[in-house]
Amino acid sequence: MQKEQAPTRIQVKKRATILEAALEVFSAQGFRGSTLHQIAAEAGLSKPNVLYYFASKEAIYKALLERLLDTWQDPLRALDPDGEPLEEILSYIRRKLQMSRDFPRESRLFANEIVQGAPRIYAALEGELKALVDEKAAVIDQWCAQGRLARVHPHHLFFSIWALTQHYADFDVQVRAVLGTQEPFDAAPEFVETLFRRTLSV
Amino acid sequence: MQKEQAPTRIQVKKRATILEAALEVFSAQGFRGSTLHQIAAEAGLSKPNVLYYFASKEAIYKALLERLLDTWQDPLRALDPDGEPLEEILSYIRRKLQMSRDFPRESRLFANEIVQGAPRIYAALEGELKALVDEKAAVIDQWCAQGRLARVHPHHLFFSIWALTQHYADFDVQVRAVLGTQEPFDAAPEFVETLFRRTLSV
DNA sequence: AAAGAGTTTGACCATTTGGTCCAGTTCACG
DNA sequence: CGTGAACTGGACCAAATGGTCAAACTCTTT
Repeated sequence: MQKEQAPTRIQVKKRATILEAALEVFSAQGFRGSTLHQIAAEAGLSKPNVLYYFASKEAIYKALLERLLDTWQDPLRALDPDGEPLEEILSYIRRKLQMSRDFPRESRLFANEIVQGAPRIYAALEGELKALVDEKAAVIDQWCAQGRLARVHPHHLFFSIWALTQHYADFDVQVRAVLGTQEPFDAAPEFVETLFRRTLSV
Repeated sequence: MQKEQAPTRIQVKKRATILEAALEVFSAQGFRGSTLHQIAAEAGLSKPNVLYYFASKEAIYKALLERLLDTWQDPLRALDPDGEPLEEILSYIRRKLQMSRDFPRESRLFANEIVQGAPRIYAALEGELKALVDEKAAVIDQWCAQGRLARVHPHHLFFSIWALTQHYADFDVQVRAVLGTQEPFDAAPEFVETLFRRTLSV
């Protein structure tokens, strides 16, 4: 594969196929638990062919993580300091919950990585993510100070939002096992919204 | 190793040593990501010696899971139908949060297992756990009906408690990365308690 | 102190793993 | 259509993995 040239049609398509297969496999078993063989099989390619498009198992994983990290932070970036406080936060929560429903594999990929100590993503957490959260936490703090929101620790508020919304993706099996036949996302949105409304209303 | 005889002193001690080492390793890397070599090294034993006390890697993992599942459900079992509703739930939450602080490895062991689809523990979730949760959910429902608690979906209430409290153990690296120098457990108890107090107070 | 049970480990094994090589095939383009 | 670049996959490799075995060592009991 060349270095600086524009990628060919095939390269674009095959790399996407591989990343999709890798998401499927890595999100279900974590980095160490996944094998190139599984990824190749899932992608419908031979193992050497996969390694023709990516330098190594690690390179696939990192490419995935990188590509998704940004997307994952989008909802928080959209939190508008000039909007109506409670509505802004609730709409952030709604977006996060939707992502848990629509992209559970992505959520689980991160969950696996972080539960296992975030060995390959720690820098981004401490850098990018912390910066973004600090910025938005300041906004929340101001809203609280202005009496437009009940007083809360803004960082822990974010933790609670992440915990609650991602729980439905990351612990999906458990949620379903406990609920029985009930669909998790039938009641989840209303419950989560009510919880945070009560917590944040002045 | 004999089958029905009482275990010897050495057996008791070594099996405990191995389970402790296995908890350290499995909780950090999940089942597939962990190796017998790592567990043996952590336990300070040779690999064949580890396999003298447990039939296989899988047997160690299952023994661990089994031993811990019970402990993990204890706080919920302690929820008293005859107690004061809000106080009962808050004290359940406090206990869960303490477990996240004092036994993060145990929490991560379950997190790993469940994120990866709970292949070796699903029966217990659907059986034991569901039964216990259903029982306690009925209690909550009654409390709500009696107007002694704000109306909430009891199952989702439990999910939110698990999500929030276990987040501090399972996502510890991320929480610390985002908080910077702040200790997570300095503010967490008050935040969590406030959140649920506001959610559940009539 | 002798004997049998219980314990320990070095050497070994088959399989799986991430990764390489190279000969062959397909594709884009002048 | 021809040619060089891009692509593909069977055979291969060294290391790691879960697990076995038998010989040796230690402990308890009589």
